Amino acid sequence: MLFYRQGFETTSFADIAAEVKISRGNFYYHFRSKDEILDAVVARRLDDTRAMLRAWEAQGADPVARIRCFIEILLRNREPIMAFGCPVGTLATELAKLGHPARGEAVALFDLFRTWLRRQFERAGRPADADRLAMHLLARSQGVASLANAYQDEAFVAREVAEMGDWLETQIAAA
Amino acid sequence: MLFYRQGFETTSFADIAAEVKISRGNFYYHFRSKDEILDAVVARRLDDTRAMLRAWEAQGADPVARIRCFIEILLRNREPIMAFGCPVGTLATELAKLGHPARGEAVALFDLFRTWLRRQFERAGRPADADRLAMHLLARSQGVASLANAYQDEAFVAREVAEMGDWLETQIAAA
DNA sequence: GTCTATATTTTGATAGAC
DNA sequence: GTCTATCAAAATATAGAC
Repeated sequence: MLFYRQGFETTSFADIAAEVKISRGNFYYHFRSKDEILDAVVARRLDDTRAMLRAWEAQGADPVARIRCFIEILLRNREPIMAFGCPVGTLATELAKLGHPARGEAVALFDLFRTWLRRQFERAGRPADADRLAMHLLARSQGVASLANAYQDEAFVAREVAEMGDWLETQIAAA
Repeated sequence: MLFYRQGFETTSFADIAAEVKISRGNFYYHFRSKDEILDAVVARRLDDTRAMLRAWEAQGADPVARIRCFIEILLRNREPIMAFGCPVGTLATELAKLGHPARGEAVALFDLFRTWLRRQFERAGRPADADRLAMHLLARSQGVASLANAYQDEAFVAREVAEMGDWLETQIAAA
């Protein structure tokens, strides 16, 4: 999506119209304003993310393997991440700087991962500090995405993903 | 600085003029274009950062204590970070999305910290993987800044800073 | 539903008076 | 050096034909 590649504020109706191949004016038949398009895009992403988390949930019963699914998004999506950063994190920071009302929706996107991860850690035998571990993992992912974008370094991403896997093992072994 | 609070592209000449209290037109006596202002801002930040790293260097001879200075920026600057994110990281990602020519300068800002941290790890007895450790620490900081901005959670920042301190100790003990 | 034409505002940038 | 006035382009948004 264009908002991901260019950022929300920088993406104009002309850009969107060129991509979707309808005229600028026609846009207002479907949406009342540009902000409403943003709302729709974020709502869509919320749905897609919920579906993805459900799919990871359906893959198996092992919470540790599920957490590994999360860690490995960094590898699976490394090309777009190196080019444009993390779609969740970059949107949240942009909307925060804009003071945009939809900022909360972007944070809700983070919350989806946070609560999902927390539940996995609870099941993996760390109920007392599940949220702490979830936030730690989220932060690590954000940091890797940020530097991957800055340095375009694929080896760095692979290395950090491996280290997060090691960290996960020691955390669960401590349970 | 306004570019930090609002982002570069979103900050208009009108915004800058209001802040600096000179007229829009007068700006072109000092700079040829908006991009030239960005260049000046980044160059200034590069200088300031170099000065800060030199100051940390002058504080003492212990490389571990110096690295701790870096980790603790997250605490010292927690208010602006919770409000606007990390000034280095958010600028780098914005310029990457814009495909802006000054993108390299923003990464040079990262490099300042990276090479400085690398040198400290080398002196602390980890010459073989000093760059790996420097990048890891940079990534951790970026991640904490990103989530601090999203959740405005001061306790989270303090907790992660403490964990980074623990990590640092185990790394140096392993030397 | 989709288009063209247009209104309005704002942007980065220029010209010229003082 | 700083200002006002202004330009041209691009932005969001609206009106109305088809």
